[in-house]
Amino acid sequence: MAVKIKDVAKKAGVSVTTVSRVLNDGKYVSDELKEKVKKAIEELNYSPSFIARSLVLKKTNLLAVIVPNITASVNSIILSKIEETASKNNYNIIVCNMAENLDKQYKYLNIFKEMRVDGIIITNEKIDDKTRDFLESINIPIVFASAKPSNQKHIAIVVNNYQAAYDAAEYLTSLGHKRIAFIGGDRRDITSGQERYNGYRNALKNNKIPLVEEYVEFGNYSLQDGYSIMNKILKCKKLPTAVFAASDDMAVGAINCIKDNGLKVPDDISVIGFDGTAVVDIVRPRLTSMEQPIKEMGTMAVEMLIQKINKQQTLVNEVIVNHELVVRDSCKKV
Amino acid sequence: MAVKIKDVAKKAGVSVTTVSRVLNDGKYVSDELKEKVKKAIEELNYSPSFIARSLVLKKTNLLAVIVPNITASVNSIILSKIEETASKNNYNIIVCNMAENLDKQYKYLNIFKEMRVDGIIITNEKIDDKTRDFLESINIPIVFASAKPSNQKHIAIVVNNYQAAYDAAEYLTSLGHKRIAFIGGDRRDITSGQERYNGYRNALKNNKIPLVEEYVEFGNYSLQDGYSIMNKILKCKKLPTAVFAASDDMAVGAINCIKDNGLKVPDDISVIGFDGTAVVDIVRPRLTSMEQPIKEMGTMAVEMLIQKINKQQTLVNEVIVNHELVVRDSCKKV
DNA sequence: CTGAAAGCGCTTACAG
DNA sequence: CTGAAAGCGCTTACAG
Repeated sequence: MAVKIKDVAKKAGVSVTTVSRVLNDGKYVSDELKEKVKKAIEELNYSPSFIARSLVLKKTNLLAVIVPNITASVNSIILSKIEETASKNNYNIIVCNMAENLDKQYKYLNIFKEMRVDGIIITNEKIDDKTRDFLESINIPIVFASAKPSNQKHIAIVVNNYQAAYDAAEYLTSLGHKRIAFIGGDRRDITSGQERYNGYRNALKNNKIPLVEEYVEFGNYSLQDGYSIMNKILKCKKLPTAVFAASDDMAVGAINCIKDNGLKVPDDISVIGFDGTAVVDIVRPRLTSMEQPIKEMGTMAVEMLIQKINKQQTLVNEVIVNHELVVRDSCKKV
Repeated sequence: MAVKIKDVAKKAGVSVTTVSRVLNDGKYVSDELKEKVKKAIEELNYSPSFIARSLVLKKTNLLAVIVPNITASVNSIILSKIEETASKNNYNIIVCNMAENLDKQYKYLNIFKEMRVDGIIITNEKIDDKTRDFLESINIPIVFASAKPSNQKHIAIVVNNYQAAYDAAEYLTSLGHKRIAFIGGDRRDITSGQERYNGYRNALKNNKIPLVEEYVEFGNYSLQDGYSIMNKILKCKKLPTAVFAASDDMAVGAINCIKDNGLKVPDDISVIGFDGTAVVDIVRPRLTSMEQPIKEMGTMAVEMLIQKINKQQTLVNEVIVNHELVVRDSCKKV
């Protein structure tokens, strides 16, 4: 790592300026010098320092990403698309797996600021007050993907979670279900927690189906929570005929629990999930799910972030992408 | 982002040197000045530039990670542990999802070098010649986790893949199976491709079971490949009574395929997987698997990398961690 | 087309 | 305990 631009300048018999020029645009350099410089670079195995460059240019080409939990399928999918799109656009990504830890998220945001990252993507929507203040004051471009905390000014790319949940619940009622349980997400999450619940509740209401308190429980989107919540619901004296889970993982947990209790899906209980992750085709029966365009959201998040970095088109504040009911084998008429 | 150390020095009425001191160790500064500086920092909402600091210190506190495919469970688990351990040790991570693309991996390695990352962790073992040369010449500490390419000098943390596969196959023979199919990984992968196959083959040989060519096929560790390969195997005139898949994902794909063809696991065909990822408890029947200590490998990789960065203990060249057969419900006696 | 010099925002001997 | 100055490795007006 010892070789620097000065060394190649010396070796090539030119100035540092000239080396810098061939390293970058290559303009205003004669072919002769260009050759000499290239040869010197080659021989010295020279690799320019990104960080010295960043210091001068005030641009790091770094995008930071905060995900609530990398090991959850929906996050790893969105992350892989973020990385892919960033890479195509010559950006590198730094990852924070906040692991549901709000302090860690706050700490990372401060680090991102110190690192002078060019932009930040957040797929988590749980934020505490100090984080909210921080997000308010920071002047690094930020976009939320598949998340939208309340009271903040940054761009968010989301499905209409209320409507999507409404449509999912309505689908169950259209199959004749009257006893519909709900396995919800984290109530601290505005869109994936609260709005999905509200959609469920209003669909029931508009279909004149009473809300049964025992049928509603909230979890952290994980398979494990889906399982244990389903287990609790199966203890009700009168079993539901359908379950709407606010994530595919929880839906699969519910299915497994139902099976393990000797009941059948969808014969005894229908199950519908939310997200559209890979598990939908993994479980048997295949999971009917209210799907978000996860990959597209990842791609869009990066593209919009880069636009914002480049100061184009800052008018957009929220993008609503389409949700889609994909019917598979886990729901049937009652 | 406009405020810099000079601004807080001016505001506090001290020298830049003093500000730098309170920012770092805080030694050799009177309490009085310390207070003034802290106040100025607070009022200016000053955040020191990591990159200017890195330039001086020749240390970026950045660790780069290359994974073959983030969305594969085994990789997201190891990545989450890498992130967790790095974060605890005050390092940040940059991620490259190589997506099975060797050129992308090479390109990223060059970027990592330009970024002067302090260390690199690679969980992929497919490397081409130019990458091998690059890895040979680079003087950034590198450790391979759950991967070990041939002919390279860097630390690798792996299970004994040969022995683990041998033990898995032997387990099937101990249950009385004579017709054992093998769904292998990528043959370009030394340990997870070739060694697992060799373990399978030799276990059969030592148990006097003939190798049936139709029973052996290789894939990319994904559920989809497991499914399609199993589908091919089910076309054999004489069906196997057991299948050993070189990843849990492929095993689950195989199970689904078997089910979709009207057969039962383990009654008709036993299935054993490899890795020990979350899916083992998700599928029904639960998957018996030859497990690697995935999380521990992620943690160790970071710890050993940091040791190497700090120049301690460079003697270790390879660490073999224990594999473990975890019996669940997907295999039975024949 | 070419290069000397200033500057990016820090840290750290060195001198006091 | 305190600060002036050099230096980290680049880029870019500016002058020629």
